[in-house]
Amino acid sequence: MTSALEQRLDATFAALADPTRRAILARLATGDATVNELAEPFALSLPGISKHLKVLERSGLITRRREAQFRPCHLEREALDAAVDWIETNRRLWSERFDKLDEHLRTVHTPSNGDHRD
Amino acid sequence: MTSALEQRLDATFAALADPTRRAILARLATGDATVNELAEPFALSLPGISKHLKVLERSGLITRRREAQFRPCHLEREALDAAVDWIETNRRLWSERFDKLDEHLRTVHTPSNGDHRD
DNA sequence: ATGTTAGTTAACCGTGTAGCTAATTAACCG
DNA sequence: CGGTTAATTAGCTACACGGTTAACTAACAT
Repeated sequence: MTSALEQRLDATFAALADPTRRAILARLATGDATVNELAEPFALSLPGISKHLKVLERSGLITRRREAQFRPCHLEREALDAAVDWIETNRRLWSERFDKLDEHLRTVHTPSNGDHRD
Repeated sequence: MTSALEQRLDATFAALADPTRRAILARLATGDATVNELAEPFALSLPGISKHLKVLERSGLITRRREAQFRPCHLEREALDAAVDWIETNRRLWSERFDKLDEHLRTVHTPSNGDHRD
């Protein structure tokens, strides 16, 4: 067992299971940022941030490139897909028995402007 | 901060970050099950399963009731909502940045049944 | 060449997880 | 009552995580 897909899910969910990392991702959603920029709002030591970034990088949720002295971090949206797939699949499985969730999800899922369908 | 909401997310994502626990949840989606029933397919000791169930219970993803000698496990779908909310919200945030195509699609306002993809 | 800035690696601590076996509680059944 | 079944707690090992400080590498600036 423990397929590559499973391991990817492990890493992704584990990466999301920390408030600092989720905040980093949210911040990164507004644009690439350097390690120091990321560290500033979190009252964490730089090595602490560095570790979190390594976890995020290993999970594939972010990538880093070299730019002079800086190591800008970049969000990788696709890494989230497997996690969403798993949740959606399972949610649907058991929401067949409790149908109202679906409606709620669609409300959450719907932008002000219309439907957003992949 | 580390609000209660954040902690709930921590626990939920952490609970999902293990293949055994995901398999347990998937199995539970087909109906309530006792600890022994859950343990059987996993080649894990009973105490091992018990620990996983405790993690799942603490995260709110399952509840357990007492029924004679048995402790049937029951899936709690609502516990997943916060996690889905977070992912969907953030995914939208950064897909707005990187997916010009996405914006275009939204403007087009797809005339579907309103159901999910696939 | 020296220093400054950006970031990582090393070493360590405490805690939580993941697993085991062995012992224990709880409920049913003779 | 004693025995069996269901499941947890206790006690152990091992490892990974989140955090620290201190030391290091890498690139730029004088």
